[in-house]
Amino acid sequence: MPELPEVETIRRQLAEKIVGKTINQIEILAPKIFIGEVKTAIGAKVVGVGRVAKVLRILLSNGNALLAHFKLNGQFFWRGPGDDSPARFTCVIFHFTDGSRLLFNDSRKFGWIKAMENFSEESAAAIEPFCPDFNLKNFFAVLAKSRRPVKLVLMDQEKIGGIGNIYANEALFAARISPFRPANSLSVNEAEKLRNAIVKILQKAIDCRGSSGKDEWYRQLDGSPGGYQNHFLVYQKNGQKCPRCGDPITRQNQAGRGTFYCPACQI
DNA sequence: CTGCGGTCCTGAAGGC
DNA sequence: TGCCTTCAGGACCGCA
Repeated sequence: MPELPEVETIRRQLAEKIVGKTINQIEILAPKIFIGEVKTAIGAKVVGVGRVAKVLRILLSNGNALLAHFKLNGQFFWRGPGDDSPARFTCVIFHFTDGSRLLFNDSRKFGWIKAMENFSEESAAAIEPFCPDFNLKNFFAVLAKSRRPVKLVLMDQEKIGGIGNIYANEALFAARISPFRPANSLSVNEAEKLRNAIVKILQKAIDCRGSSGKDEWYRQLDGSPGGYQNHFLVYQKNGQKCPRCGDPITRQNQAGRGTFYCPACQI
């Protein structure tokens, strides 16, 4: 599922393709996906592509913006002029004046695209990895405020932006912390280990251009899979030996989501 | 504040 | 082979 590294990968690849191009048509094949009015973006030039947490922002020359959320299995695919290669589950097609197209595909239709008028970049409430406010002091303060299991706090987009199920599991394993520990039970030392693990793992995942695990629909802009799934240590590894202590990796349901961890060495 | 269950949606996987 | 059931899951919402 697209989390921070996947959305960041798409952001970088998309910026190379569409900055400077003008949108001349938007084709909507699945109406529920597109929120707002098409005319917000028609005739506008793309001036930048940004990202906040898991949300992509396409900034337009007219002061408006298109925001996109991939949710579970949304995809952006690029088609150059004359490239008619087929795609499945296409919901929205952006046409540019040079004949190139950007496809938004989503088999489950959980994702969305929002056309925003007079878009202003308000400051986000959540702290976010790779932003200056994601320091130990702020991170520890977020954890200290909640008795909920630490994994759920990591994935709470109102508190920390960009972390989903894959990287929450992997970061907690790297920091040797049980996903079920109340967030406020972590020491400063443990919080520091966890913070550092998050930054390190997300950076490595960005370097690998995201994760395309066995159930993952994530693909890069050109349709090719990412590479970080080859570095998973616990995610989708239930039944296999823990690479650290050899005990079996366990899968357990936590708030409706699969939690993968080593009960022996994550304390 | 916290947790729980339901909702959206449909491909994939498992059972018979 | 094929039909039917179950599961997964990010964000959100109502309710206890």
